[in-house]
Amino acid sequence: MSPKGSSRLTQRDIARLAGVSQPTVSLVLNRRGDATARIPDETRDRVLQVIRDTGYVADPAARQLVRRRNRLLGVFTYEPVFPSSQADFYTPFLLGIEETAESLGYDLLLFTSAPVDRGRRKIFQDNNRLRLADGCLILGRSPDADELDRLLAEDYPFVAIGRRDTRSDAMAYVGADYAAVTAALVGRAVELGHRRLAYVSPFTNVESSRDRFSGFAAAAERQKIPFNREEMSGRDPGEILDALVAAGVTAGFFEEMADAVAAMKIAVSRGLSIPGDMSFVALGDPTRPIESDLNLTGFRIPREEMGRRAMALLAGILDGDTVERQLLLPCELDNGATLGRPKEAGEGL
Amino acid sequence: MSPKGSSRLTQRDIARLAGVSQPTVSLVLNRRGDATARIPDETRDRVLQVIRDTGYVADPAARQLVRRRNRLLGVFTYEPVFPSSQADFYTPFLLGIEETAESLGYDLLLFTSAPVDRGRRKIFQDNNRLRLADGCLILGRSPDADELDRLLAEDYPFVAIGRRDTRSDAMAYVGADYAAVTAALVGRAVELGHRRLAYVSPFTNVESSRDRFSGFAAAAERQKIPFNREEMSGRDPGEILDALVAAGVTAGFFEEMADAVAAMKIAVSRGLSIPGDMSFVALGDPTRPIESDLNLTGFRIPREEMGRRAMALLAGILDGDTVERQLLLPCELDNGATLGRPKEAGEGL
DNA sequence: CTTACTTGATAATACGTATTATCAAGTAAG
DNA sequence: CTTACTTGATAATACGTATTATCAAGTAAG
Repeated sequence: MSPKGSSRLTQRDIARLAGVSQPTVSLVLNRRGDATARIPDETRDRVLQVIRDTGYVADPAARQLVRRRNRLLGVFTYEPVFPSSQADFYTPFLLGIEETAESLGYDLLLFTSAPVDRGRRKIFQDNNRLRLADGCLILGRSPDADELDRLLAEDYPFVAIGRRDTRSDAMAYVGADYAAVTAALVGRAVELGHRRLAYVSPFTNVESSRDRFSGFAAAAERQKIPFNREEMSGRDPGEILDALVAAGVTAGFFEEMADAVAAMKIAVSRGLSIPGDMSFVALGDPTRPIESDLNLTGFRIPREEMGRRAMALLAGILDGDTVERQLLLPCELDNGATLGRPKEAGEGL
Repeated sequence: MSPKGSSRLTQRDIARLAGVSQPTVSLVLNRRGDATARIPDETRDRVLQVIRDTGYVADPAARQLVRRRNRLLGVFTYEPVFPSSQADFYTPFLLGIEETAESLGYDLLLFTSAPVDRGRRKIFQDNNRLRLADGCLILGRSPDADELDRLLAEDYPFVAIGRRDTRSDAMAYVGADYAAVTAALVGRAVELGHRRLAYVSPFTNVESSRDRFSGFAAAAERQKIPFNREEMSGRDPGEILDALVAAGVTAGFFEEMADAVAAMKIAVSRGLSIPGDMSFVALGDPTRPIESDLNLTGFRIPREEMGRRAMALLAGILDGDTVERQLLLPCELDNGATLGRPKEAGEGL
């Protein structure tokens, strides 16, 4: 019943015990009773009995070696997942990824061995282990465009999470449609009577940031609403607020939720009413309840769904399916309580 | 720069590009510059350059087949991680695991391909892929004891998260010291003047449940405090509360936080004061804020630390270190607001 | 010119499984 | 008695890597 030696049981052992050859055992295991190989029931049963008696299981490594796929999908995150701030960001993606991996029968390989250098990992380094997996999902607030291009050039199958600017149609990604939802929020603001807006952001040049602004700017221009653009970098939230009020802005669109929260705090301390005197819109993901009672107006990024779709897309690519490689998923608008009719609007109209 | 064919890069390809033989590539990769095989720097550098240029990585399956090690550590969870209820439970473990994997230079293999049958996975099934990893961490509310025994018999290196009853000293685990912290809570209750306690739990027979009760019972007996034992299974929380009050119990210890919350709700609705009329202690992990304002008295399970220690233990076992294989980590007591001096105590004493 | 040693590299092989090609024995048809 | 076919099984081989045994060429010593 129990294996005698310390060494692992192999098909040769089974074959010896059943009085057949190793290939016969393999054929029985893989149910190849086809035209190519015929196995009478009597032999098959004898082999199966020995397998049951011994509890033999095929060595997965050998099995993977001979079939050319590992059924292993990688997950590379540019930032480590474990600091709890990052965990909040990454967890929903990972849940969607895990769920889909399970349903597709893949195991998941997390590339945690890549050393973190100043908060970021690199794919291409001394021991690039990406090829341990059949293909890979790439997550991160700011992936390295050069590295992605190189993966593309090397024909390595991967899917980025988040839209990526690229010259190539071959670059696969699953992103969130920031432009559309930001435009929708602008539409709401205009509907409510706002006639001067502001876009407040830190200085960055990542796609997710540009998409928000381009959706904002396009919607504002379409409706002929003027707007200010403020850069947050290093400036005091109070200073920003002054600038908005001075310019007659009645609704501020903040790329970073934290900036919106900071500015709101100042506004409240100055006795401004929200949203009456100033409306606040966050273009981030208000997953965590803010300390203040005011529920920020914004939208929800469909992170779990992005994880699911990215995983399914990667599996499709590996299967050689001709799939749409560039997906943008809609974000759900979150009404909140900080975007409302401006005080003077009622009088002005 | 880029591989021409679609097929996977092998050592033969590298060898061809570097003008050497496959064994040379292998020797370079494995830094075998020893007595058995000498490789001049010039050759080694040439090979390494080609490896860097191509991003070659050894096939883990082939490597595993011939060696024993992959620098891949597995994580098997008996329940899927993705339902959000489970995510709250598993995430802290995973964060600790990831952090330690990174610092030790291991990649992480999540066994998500095992199909879930009635909410649980099985290790031993048609394609048991555990051996793709060098060793494995096993998580789950109720691991299958037979499967763990079998892994043990097969000499597969693994570490269970959570204490496991076992005949064998070889069974490695990292658990939480439920007995000690539960005993400490009993001590607190007695100190505050409670003279009759109750232990309320669902019917289960898992180690984590038995540890809590044994700590409770031992502490109560040591201090000669009588107690009731109530089984929650299927019974109404109100019914339980009746039983406690009727028996003169002034402090209920609830194995499941949800049960404690339910009973407290009933108690409040009946006009009982907490903790004056009845104290409530939860023996679970109050990570999520309860809807009620009352902060439950209980303790915190050091999940992240358990993940870290389990990972380090597994790595130690793989390195052949003689390490303590069975660890219990202390839980942090959480005072909360639901365990206090009983009303009659002041008068009685 | 031998001999002994060193250097640098490769041939051969094993790991465990899957699969194709092949073969021996039996059988049916003529 | 041939020929063609069927049945049941195995020999041979490949997957990609690691390692041992081996070898060719060069070099130092005498």
